[in-house]
Amino acid sequence: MVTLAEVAQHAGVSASTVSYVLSGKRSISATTRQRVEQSIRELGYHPNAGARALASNRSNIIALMVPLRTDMYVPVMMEIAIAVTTAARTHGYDVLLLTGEEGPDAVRRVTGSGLADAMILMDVELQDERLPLLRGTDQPSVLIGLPASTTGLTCVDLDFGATGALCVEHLAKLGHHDVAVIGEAPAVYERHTGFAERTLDGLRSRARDLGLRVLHRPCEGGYDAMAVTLARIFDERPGTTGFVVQNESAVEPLLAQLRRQGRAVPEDVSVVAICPDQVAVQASVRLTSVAIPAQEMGRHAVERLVAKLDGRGGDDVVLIAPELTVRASTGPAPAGP
Amino acid sequence: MVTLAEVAQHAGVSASTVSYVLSGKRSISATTRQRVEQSIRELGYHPNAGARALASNRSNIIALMVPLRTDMYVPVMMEIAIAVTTAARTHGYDVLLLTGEEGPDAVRRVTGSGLADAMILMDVELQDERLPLLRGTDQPSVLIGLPASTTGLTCVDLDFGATGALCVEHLAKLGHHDVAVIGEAPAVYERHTGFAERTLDGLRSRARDLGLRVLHRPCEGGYDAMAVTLARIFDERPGTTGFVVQNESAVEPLLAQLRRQGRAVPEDVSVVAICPDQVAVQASVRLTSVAIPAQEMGRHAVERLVAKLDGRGGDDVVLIAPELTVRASTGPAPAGP
DNA sequence: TTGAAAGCGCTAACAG
DNA sequence: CTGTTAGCGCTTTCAA
Repeated sequence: MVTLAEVAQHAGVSASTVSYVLSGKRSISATTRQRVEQSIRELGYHPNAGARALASNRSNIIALMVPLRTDMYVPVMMEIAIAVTTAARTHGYDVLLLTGEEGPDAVRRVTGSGLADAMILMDVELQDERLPLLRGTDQPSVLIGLPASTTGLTCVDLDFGATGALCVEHLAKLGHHDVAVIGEAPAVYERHTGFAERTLDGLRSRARDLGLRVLHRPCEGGYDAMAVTLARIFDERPGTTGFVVQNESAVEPLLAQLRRQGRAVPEDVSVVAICPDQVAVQASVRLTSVAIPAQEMGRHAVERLVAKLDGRGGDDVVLIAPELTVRASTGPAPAGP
Repeated sequence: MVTLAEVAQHAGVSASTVSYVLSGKRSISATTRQRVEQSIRELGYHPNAGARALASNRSNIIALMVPLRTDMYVPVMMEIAIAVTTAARTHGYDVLLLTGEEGPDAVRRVTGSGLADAMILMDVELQDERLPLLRGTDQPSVLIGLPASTTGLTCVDLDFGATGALCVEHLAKLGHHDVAVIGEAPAVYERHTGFAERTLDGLRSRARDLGLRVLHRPCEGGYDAMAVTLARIFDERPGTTGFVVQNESAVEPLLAQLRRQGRAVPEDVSVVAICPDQVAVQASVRLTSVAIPAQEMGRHAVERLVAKLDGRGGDDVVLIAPELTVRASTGPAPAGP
């Protein structure tokens, strides 16, 4: 194993000079720098991570805590994880993967051991048990998601309130009056993750302004559950012509069921989905949708975190503005009966 | 920050004693051990990861390299990643997430810096450019997937050859004679990942033994591509009654297209899928399938790696035996015309 | 069964 | 602009 000292000797300079060439923390003459860099290349030197962490009190590692649960739409998680990793690398950080399994203990372990310099938490609940720990430490952290209280915390999330509003606005503009919202599985609401509720609040409040009627039904994914849900919706509101779906595993069942009932999309009913673009594009009808900006969320989280690590910027909440893409699943409301 | 020295002082013992209590590498009297453990708890001591890594030359970190690409079925990747992380924790290891983006450089960086003690590579290609590096280092590694040559390497994968055979056997037993295989997108074959070819080889060879005819068509996912593919299949082999699908994004389009053509599943045609259980269960027809054992693959990979780190066990190839679950998409072949 | 002490490889004062 | 040096917190001989 090649050490810094060996590089120094090979280049005919002191260890500290090599160190400073590497860190750029003090100016080095061009010739010295070149000799050192040359030696580094020739010897194939890689700084030892442990030694560096010990001496500098910095591991250059960001911990990322992903949910263990698999009932949320996984590709989004993965996309965020990859975006975080990629973004972190551009700032010189590596990413340590933690599962939610260990819960608060993982936070204690990582902060206590100096394994990571900072952490990003996904799948945050309204009253998340990890939050007190985060507030009580000086280790920077960023949440992806919004807990009940954000004081003393930095959060990044899609603006789900605006998302709901955007969906209903689009339907209103097309002349729809009766809108049904097909939501996440009841378990998601019970877990108090908040985003589903925020969507609904935003949607309802804008619907009120615009004079639309809204019916909301949570829904397990799958074809059977959807049949039941849809029957209840049309039973209660026969005049429903607009749908907002926020549940990836309900998207295809909804389209199938509508087809079976002889309701054409978008001629008879319009459907707006809140889902990753990939799902919207690959569905049997290309869906008008608001995308979950996974990449952007991951990137933002890292940017905020790095800012904190560099002593710039403090706590705040970044809500990403939703964007609605019109595709083939929405159209003018059919003429009234 | 609490250090080992402080714990030692608090417990009235030497630093080395505390260290040995932690590592268990030499026997400690019960009373001493208890005093030390008590102090550790009282002070809330966590060993410093960097110092430990420096002194012991072990980071207790396993690097996991995931593909950056998103055209493979992502949930499987995620499930493997989570399985790896969970399994690693039970052995005292944390997991560092690397994306394929950096390619061989990441391998160099991680092995060179001692950031990780070992690594797991996913999405291995037949002629993977990272393999020479792995062979040339003494750092243990495990591949998930099978390259062209496995000498000097440890690999874990589903036995795709047996998987193909199993699918065609199932169809043969039900009396089907003409089988169509709907494969991955052409890009997957071109990338030379091997698993698709291995499936096909196993399937074809068993089909030959059993006297079945096989027609193979790669297929981009999606409804339009499937319409074309299916038309060509029935054009060429009108008597096709059995399907094997190995492409998650083709599953639902296939079922939809068959429905549209008035072919009932499983009365007129049978469908066997090679896909995660979740996909098989959530499809519009519950699919008879061979599952991708993501959890098992992740767990196996970690077990192998830990064995190598502990000096037990060497290089070998672990092929996980496929299991076929019969659901609602396969049945007896219809009587001949 | 325990202690003392020498590093592990690097960073960051401090000194020139 | 560069060198000297004192640790960072832990593991592990060596010695008792």
